[in-house]
Amino acid sequence: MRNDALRNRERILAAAEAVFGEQGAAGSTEEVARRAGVGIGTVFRHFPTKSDLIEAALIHHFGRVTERARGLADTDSPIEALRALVSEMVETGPAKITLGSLAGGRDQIPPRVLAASHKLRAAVEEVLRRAQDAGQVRREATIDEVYLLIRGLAHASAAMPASPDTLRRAAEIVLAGLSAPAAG
Amino acid sequence: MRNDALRNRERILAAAEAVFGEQGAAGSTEEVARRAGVGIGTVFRHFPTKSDLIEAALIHHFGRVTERARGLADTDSPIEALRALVSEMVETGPAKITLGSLAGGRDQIPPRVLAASHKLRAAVEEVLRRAQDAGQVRREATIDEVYLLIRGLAHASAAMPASPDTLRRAAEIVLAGLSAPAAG
Amino acid sequence: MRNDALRNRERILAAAEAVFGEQGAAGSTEEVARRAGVGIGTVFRHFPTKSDLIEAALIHHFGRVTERARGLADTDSPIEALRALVSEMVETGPAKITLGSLAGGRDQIPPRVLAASHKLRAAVEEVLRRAQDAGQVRREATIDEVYLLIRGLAHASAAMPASPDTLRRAAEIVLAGLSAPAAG
Amino acid sequence: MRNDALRNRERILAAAEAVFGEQGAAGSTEEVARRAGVGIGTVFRHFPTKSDLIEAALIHHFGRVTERARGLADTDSPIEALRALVSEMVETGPAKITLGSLAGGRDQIPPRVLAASHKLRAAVEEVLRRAQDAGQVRREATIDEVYLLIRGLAHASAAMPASPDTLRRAAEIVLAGLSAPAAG
DNA sequence: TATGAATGAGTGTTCATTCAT
DNA sequence: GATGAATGAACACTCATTCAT
Repeated sequence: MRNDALRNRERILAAAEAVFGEQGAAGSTEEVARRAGVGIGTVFRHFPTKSDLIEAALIHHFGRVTERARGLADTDSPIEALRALVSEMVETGPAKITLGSLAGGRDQIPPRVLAASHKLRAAVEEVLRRAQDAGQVRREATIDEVYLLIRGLAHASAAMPASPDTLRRAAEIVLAGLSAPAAG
Repeated sequence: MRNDALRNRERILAAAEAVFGEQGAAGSTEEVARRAGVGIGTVFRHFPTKSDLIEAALIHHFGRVTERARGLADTDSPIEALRALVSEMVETGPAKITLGSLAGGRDQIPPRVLAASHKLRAAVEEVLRRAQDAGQVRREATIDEVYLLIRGLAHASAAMPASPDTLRRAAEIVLAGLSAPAAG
Repeated sequence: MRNDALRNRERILAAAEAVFGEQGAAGSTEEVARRAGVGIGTVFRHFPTKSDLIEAALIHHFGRVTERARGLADTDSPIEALRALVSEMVETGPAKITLGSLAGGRDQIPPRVLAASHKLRAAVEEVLRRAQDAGQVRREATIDEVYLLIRGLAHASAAMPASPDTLRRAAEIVLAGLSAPAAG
Repeated sequence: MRNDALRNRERILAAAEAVFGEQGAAGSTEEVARRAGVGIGTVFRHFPTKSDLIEAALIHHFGRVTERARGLADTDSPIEALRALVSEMVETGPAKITLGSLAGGRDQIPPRVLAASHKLRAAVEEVLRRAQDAGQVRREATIDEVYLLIRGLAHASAAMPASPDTLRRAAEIVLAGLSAPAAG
């Protein structure tokens, strides 16, 4: 029975990621239950409030991307790793599952989501640092603005879809900006 | 009475920009009415549906930014104009008022909003073109990716506020990427 | 200026008769104003509440039909007069303007409407009495059931339109029932 | 729980029949919920829109009367069956639940309601045919005008209540008109 | 006197959350 | 544990009525 519960939990998380990815926080909990193939009661047994569900979906999503970032940290060419990371983070599935999904920013970002976001950021930072160590990215660049730029591209392409070509060129501008000596 | 009506219309638009800027399309029409200091009926008399209200707020917002962009097109140093434009568009007030506010993106973007967005884009393009003509931005860059990057920064910093310093540095990276020869 | 006011009053009444005739009491006061070509304020100046307006429209309508009934009382063949009266009352314009328009019967029928209805009923009674005097309608028939039958045909054909032929035949059944000796 | 749901469904239908019977389509859904003793959400779970609720109440009502009509078709004296049917249809509870309840009649009558109405009409027709076969109603009479007359009496007596005696006499006139040779 | 903008109570409908089965 | 029916607060929208112009 513990097995069934675990399987349900995962199906619900996957459904939540899909629903909130497509519709943002406006997606309904019943829709999540429907797609997960469980009753609405089951969703609320696993995640007591809708916020809990969104948080869990975010954390789940962040976790997966963090793993991917860690995997890329070991590549031979650090700048290629950075390029791949940016592309993937921007294109990755329901790109809208980001902090923006948390209906509006009026309430503070929940601590556990913040923690997951920080982990991802640290993983990206590692990739960035290696590229700097290899002399492929200038030293003044900090993870702050790099992470912001990546999140920005993901957000923007989710809100108003851009062609893959445009996305690639936007990413190249960022990478070029990172390699060049400071402009300001 | 036409005067009062006009004043009300503007107060409603300003309130809408604030509310939807903070909370996205999830903001309530009653909240808009409250902040505008009018009855709920007055809001609906001026904007028959909530969608109409959001559209009008978007168009209003785009219009203001478009004017600002046009004003910047005449500056002496085109690259400075571009830098200022990026900063302002990213920092400008409730940055969340963008196409992303339109609940989910699944439904088509309304024609009049699209038109306003296109106008803004054209104004930004003009600034970009002058910087290219002055040899301060490389010719291969197109408005597509530049506009995407700007929208992205605005979105991302709205979802999870970044310090002015981080924003400035992110903008510098973009500008550096635009001046340098192609990296890819 | 008194002339203008009078003309407005009549145009409003005519519009009310049309609107409530088509849509019942669910018709809106603004629609009446629009069709009358006056401002909404003018409607409320002449008729302080929507109920007042409906009442006035009903009374107006009843008055016209009453006059017609009185005109028919003098015909040579009283049974023909009765037949004509029934036809006209059933077919007459927006037949739905009847007591049924008064949203639901929960509240009592207003006195002035009742009075107008009684006048109409008396006029019909006169036509009926003459037909009885001429031996064309049996004496036991009273205005109660005759008036009810006429109102019924008007109502029914308004709620779910019937062909003129069906209406004519329904009326003939009533007339035949009135001429024959009692069946019960 | 299926049992409870079914019981609720029926209580809601009964309440709807009462409310819309008294107030027409102007009756409020909340009032229906109150009388049924359930929350407003429960009403909408069973009937997704107010129109659905009105339709269901109409169909329910028509169904009951249809059964009654079929039961009467087997009586020994067909003319008595017809007399009983007319009386009952006219007196039956909230007679205002008829096609007239559908706000205004301007929009089309929904197919399922039409079907239920047709079934009732067919059942009445059967009673009528038997009376004709027994020579108690003249052959030229068709269900069209008979059904119209019955609906009319129901409507009219709902709009402005008539005494049972008046109703009975009105029904007698109709029956007499049906037995007599054509008058026109 | 006429106008139509403003008002706000009321209504249909949705949806997160609870709880009996 | 799982289910889905029930709940009711919240929200978009309407419309009779008022009142400043």
